[in-house]
Amino acid sequence: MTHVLDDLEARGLIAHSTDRDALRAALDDGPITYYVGFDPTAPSLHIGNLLQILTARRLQLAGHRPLMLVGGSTGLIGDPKESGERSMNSRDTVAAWVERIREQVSRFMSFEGDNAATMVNNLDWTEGLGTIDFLRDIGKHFPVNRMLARDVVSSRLESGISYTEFSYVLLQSMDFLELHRRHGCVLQTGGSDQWGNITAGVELIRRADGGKAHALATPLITKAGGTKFGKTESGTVWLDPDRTSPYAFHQSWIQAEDSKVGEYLKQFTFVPVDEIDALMAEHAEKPGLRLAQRRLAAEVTSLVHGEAETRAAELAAQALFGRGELTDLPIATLAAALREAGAAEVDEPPTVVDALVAGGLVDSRSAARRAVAEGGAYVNNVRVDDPDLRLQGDLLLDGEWAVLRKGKRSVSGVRVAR
RNA sequence: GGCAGGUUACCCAAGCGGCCAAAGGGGGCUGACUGUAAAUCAGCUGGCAUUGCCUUCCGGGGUUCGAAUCCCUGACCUGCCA
Repeated sequence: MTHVLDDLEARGLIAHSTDRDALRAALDDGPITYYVGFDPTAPSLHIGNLLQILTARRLQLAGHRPLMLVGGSTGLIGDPKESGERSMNSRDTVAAWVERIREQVSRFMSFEGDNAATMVNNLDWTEGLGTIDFLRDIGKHFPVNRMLARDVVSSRLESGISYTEFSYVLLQSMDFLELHRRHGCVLQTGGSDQWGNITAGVELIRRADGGKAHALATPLITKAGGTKFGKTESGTVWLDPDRTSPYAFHQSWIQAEDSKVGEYLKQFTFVPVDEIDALMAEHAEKPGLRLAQRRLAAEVTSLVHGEAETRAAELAAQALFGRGELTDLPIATLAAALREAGAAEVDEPPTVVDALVAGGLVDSRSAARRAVAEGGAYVNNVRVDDPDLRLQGDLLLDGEWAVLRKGKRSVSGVRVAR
């Protein structure tokens, strides 16, 4: 069987790590305890976080013991980011988000057996912590000159950074130290943007306890253009189906670029690397079939939303993007597809402009008019040039449905209630 | 603490009394070409409205027929001097 480190390597999941040989030896020495953390900065995790969860799951499948941390306290502070100071959220808000994120994370891990996952919350060891103890026990190990040299911090020195965010690294490092002491945790994984925080924890464990710990970081996932992956036209791709519908989630993977789809398959699915290589070879011969994108979307959507939702998203895509005539589709199939795609219900026959807004394809009526003027608006797959065309009569399939499309990949619909 | 400069739309960045909803670039969207891919070329990119109106140029106050542009004031940033 492939060593888990080699598998991670083959999947392009290792951007940085501390001493690779020492880490390999530790992993071989017996099951280790490792952790990955998530800060509740939103009510849901997104696909960037998913990569971290899946990486943790890979290690668990290899027999190691995961600690899944949700940052009840670090979420109250905020990790410094390049763009500027974060807005702080109330304690109630963060507490509510912690619960939602715990639930999301839990779904991907196993809580059975010898290496069952454990959910932890750093609020447990920070809540009762006094400032003086914190400064003496933790702060003493952090040279400010080194803290200032970190990229995120130095980039913020000109634009400004609060003491609160500046101190964040101490909290995350303390988490690692606490988990090391409480659970014998010797490895922290995370995104490459967390590298500094993770290695600071490794360093703290060494200084405070003389302990040996490791760090592993996944690369930043990008799109072909080099921009950050995980954003679509409508924003972040969330795991919460109420924020990103399973259909939209599925679509975000379907639309992966050829030059990236192989990487995504390796990083975001459990499909064996050999099988992915074979699939990519096939894809290279017949790219028009988009086999790789379809497989990717099916795999990831199943992981996050389950088989049933995946099937529904596939059927919807097939109906809406199929080459056949819409009128040939059974109305029930079409209705299901449109509901899946986010169709809206309206009382009166709307104009094209109003329908585009209602269906969520544009943000404003101006944008809707623009779309029509640009020749990018379609009703039932027929381009429309009159923004005020009223959707009624023959334009309504089965007397109540209209398929709306903006451009080539954004589809929605409206149902006119009778 | 003193002096000088800065804060413009999603981001960078012009503008320095009317011709400014505001140049240019990036990003995004749309079209052509395609495969719900990439590359390329073109158009669009504050809101409402069938050629007009409304809200914007860090916050507040003022001058003026008229201000992103001038004055006062507050906040923040930058550079130089102490």
